[in-house]
Amino acid sequence: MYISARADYALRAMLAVADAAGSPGDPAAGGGELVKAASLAESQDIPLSFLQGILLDLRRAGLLNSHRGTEGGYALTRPPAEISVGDVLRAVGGAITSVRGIPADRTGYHGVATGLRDVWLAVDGAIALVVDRTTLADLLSDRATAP
Amino acid sequence: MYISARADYALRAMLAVADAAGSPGDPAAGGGELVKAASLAESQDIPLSFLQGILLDLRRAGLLNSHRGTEGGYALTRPPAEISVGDVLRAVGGAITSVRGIPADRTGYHGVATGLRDVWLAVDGAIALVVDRTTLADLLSDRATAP
DNA sequence: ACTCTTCCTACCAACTAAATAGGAATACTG
DNA sequence: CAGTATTCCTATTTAGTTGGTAGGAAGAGT
Repeated sequence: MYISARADYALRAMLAVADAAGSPGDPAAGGGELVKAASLAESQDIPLSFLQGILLDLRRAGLLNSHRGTEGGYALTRPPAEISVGDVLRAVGGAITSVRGIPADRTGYHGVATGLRDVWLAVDGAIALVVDRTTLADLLSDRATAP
Repeated sequence: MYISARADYALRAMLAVADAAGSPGDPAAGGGELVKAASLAESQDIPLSFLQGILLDLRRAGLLNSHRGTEGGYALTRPPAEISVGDVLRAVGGAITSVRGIPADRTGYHGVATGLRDVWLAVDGAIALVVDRTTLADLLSDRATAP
């Protein structure tokens, strides 16, 4: 599995939003506490203008709300416990398992290689099990217990 | 998980070698029945000169024996049941899970993103479970039962 | 009006993957 | 001992992706 810089940054940004919004105000999160892109970029060492494109993807995927203007910023659309790592990966990346750029379920093999497709589908399923089961809340609490 | 053309071709070539060597002569395989690169390239539609580089990798990884000359060719060093998909992937690819080119176990996160490393390690383990459990023999017999 | 911030588009540079070409080394054949 | 078929290896070209930058247009508050 290859995690691109885009996917890596997206996850770190989402975690930073969840953390910033959750710790001071209400722990249920939901839509308060707007976090500015600039502060996310600084706290996780992400180039600001690159990050803005990523935040846009996350918003279009329905994971973030945004607000412009002087007191603008970003907030999660759902509580961290209801956003999985897989949700974020799919928002920025597309398919999780791909063979030469083709999604695993669209591959076409012939002859002795016919069985390969099932291997990729099994891999895809195994990855999905991990990333869909792990939520942002899980990752934040891991940090609390083992700093 | 991204499967490169190199990895895809390597697997198809290995399957073709296993099949060509196993079907006519002894089903135990092992080292007889040399298969020429040209016939592998044709049966699986792989550019010949590109394939030759891949076969070289597989030989260096100890998965293939090669023989030069008029009656030369390639053969598996072990029976198909003892070669896993993971063996082949690692022979051509290096690490299975990587974050921006860095192997999963060498990633360094800080702050709220600390927990991400464990996610990638879990993914890596899940993938390994699938690809190390599936052997070339499994893939060939799948084909026999579902053509 | 003025300022701040998100939004959006276009672009550049570096890298990697994919494929090609051409030449050595090696082994069998007559 | 030539001659030929084949593996072996390296260098180069080509195309696509990725990571990153720049510059503004649109909206929101003061």
